[in-house]
Amino acid sequence: MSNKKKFDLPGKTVERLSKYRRVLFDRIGEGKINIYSHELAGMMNLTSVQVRRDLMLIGYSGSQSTGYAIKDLIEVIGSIMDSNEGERIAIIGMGDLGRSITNYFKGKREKLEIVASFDNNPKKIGRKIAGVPCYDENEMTEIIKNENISIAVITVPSEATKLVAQKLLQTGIKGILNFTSEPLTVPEGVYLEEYDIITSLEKLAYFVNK
Amino acid sequence: MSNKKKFDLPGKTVERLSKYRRVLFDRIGEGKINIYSHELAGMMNLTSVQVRRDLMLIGYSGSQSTGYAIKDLIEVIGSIMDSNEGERIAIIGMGDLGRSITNYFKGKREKLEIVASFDNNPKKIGRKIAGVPCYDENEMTEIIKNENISIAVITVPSEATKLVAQKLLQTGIKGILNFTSEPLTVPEGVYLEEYDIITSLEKLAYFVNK
DNA sequence: TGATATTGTAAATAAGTATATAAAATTAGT
DNA sequence: ACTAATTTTATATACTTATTTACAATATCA
Repeated sequence: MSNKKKFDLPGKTVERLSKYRRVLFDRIGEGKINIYSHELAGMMNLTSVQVRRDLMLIGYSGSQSTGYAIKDLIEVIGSIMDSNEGERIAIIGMGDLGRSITNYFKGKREKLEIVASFDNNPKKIGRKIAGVPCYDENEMTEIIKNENISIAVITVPSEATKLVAQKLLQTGIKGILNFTSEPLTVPEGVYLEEYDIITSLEKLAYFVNK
Repeated sequence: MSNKKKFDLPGKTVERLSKYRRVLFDRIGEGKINIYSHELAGMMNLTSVQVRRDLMLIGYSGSQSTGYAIKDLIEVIGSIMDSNEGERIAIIGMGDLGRSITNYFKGKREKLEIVASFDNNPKKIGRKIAGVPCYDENEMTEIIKNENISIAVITVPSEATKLVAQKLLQTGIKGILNFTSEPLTVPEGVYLEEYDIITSLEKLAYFVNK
């Protein structure tokens, strides 16, 4: 019943594996069977060494003549990235951003599913938005537990973040993706990822002006 | 007329400076004058050394007794992060995501302004969406030049990315923030930042299951 | 005056990427 | 059929970027 990963991969490698898999899938659509490291690299703005190194880390080998077997490689990446049962995801705050994420994500990954959303707007509660049922924020604790949700995406206004996060942590949530500008702190064992569009744009502006 | 930065800061430091500034601004709202490195660190889930090191890199000094002068520090960060004229930003693809980014960003930063958006949907073209004029995608080249836009945010469907990027690069755009799953390649001198929600969620799922 | 709290920074460690090179397979030339 | 050149994977080594640890210097307070 244990689901421990066989590999302890660097974060950046995990990110690239996620992208390799999708790029490779497109490639299959084009009828290709094999791919060389430099081809994959070219499609992703990387060096071929980077690609080979990543694949080395997951213990996948290619051939000097034909490169890597695409279908096979996709499966190997899947065996590392996907858990057996998959993860169930909730969107906290079904505004523009929550909706666009949900729509965008829908059906993209087999083992990851957005199964619930929460909001405090009575007009949204009880309806389905972007194909996902929207519940009252106050019911969060029980529903997350009952629905066996392990990952939450926070897309509420920044002021509400701290409170929402606190509630989430009480449910025993395992991963949080925070899209607000309010930095969060989570206890050991909970995995946190933060993305802030203002930071991204300011960083761009800084480097654009160097 | 040159606008070269005095400092060559690491990317991660730039990201944190962006966040420091906003956290500090909130802090002023609470009537505080000074702040210690460990306080700032605590608000951002960092160590105090990290904070002091960042401030050291920008040459800002505090006092052992009172810590850092908030207002002063905000200004120093501004002098490093903001260019004199500021940057003008365009959103390419005014769908849910483009709209939510625009709404969220509006008025948040003085020196960064979203001044135009582009779409191919006739219902959107010619209107203002989220307070920003929406133009025909075909007019992109001239408008970006005329409006003196230096940064573009790509929020079109993934299939359209490559073409849009190509057009953008022809305008001489200086920075691109790509939100699609389609990896981009840009020439030397153009600064590229990419964020992909699928990757983020897959990464979370991976680490949640370790 | 001695203990404590803080900044400032050097040095060590860790994470991530790129360079260098070996080994294997293929291709081209003779 | 043999050999040399080429292409590719695999991986060790070096380098670069980022974070943490260690500690010196200074100010404050009991």
